[in-house]
Amino acid sequence: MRVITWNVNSFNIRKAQVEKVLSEKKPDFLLLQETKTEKIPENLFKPLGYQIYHSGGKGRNGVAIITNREAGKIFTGFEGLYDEDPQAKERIIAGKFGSLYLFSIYVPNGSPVGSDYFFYKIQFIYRLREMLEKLFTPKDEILLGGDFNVAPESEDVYDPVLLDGQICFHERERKAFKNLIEWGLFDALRVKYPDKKGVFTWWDYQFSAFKKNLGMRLDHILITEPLKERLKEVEVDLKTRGLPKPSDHAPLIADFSD
DNA sequence: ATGACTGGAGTTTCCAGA
Repeated sequence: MRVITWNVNSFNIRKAQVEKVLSEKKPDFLLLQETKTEKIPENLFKPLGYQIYHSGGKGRNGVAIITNREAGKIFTGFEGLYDEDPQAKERIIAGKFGSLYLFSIYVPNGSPVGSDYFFYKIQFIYRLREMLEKLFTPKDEILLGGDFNVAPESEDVYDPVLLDGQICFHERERKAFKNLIEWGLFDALRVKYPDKKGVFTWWDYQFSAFKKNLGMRLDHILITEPLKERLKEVEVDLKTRGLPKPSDHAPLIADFSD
């Protein structure tokens, strides 16, 4: 089983690249964030054997699960919690696939640090844990993939001194992320590569940041113990980030034994 | 020239992204 998560920064602009990733990488699940559109035809990639489950808004946010498998229940937002949050449904989509529950998640950016929006981001991450506590136990097969907009540790940014306290590497965000993980999740990249430095999934469009590898690791695949046992390989798809007109995020790929 | 960010909305300029 192959799972890919990718913040595409506009589905419409990246449509051909999404198709390329599907046909070349052949994932069982492609989790998208920032589709930035209200509607994606669910049969768009039917010729490739894929179905699209999408929940999006006008011009921003938007999450999707593209899969070659049969979906059971699909839900959006925090599933019964915090239904008053207007953005949650454009930031969380989940599906049941046999015994596996799989999420595509787009955590708010939260900039500027200290603003209402920053605290909304922190709250959003704590609410993710609340949702997991309500619905599951860590013994269940759960995968959360997405753009969490948090670099968890010093190794996950190009300059931890320069970036300390800045958005996506602020202590409050990292604490909230750690709290989420401690429910019973494992950071797939770190399961395979505990100490590897310079592994990033996002690079600024400016300052030739990708060429200089001045990036951050903001996209994650978080899994419970049963999936950790089956994890075979994790890789950042740098080639796709290097294409003309790329997203500012690279796809993150995880392979599991069946 | 020693070097320019991208996408959406909507109307020529602003906002959000990270």
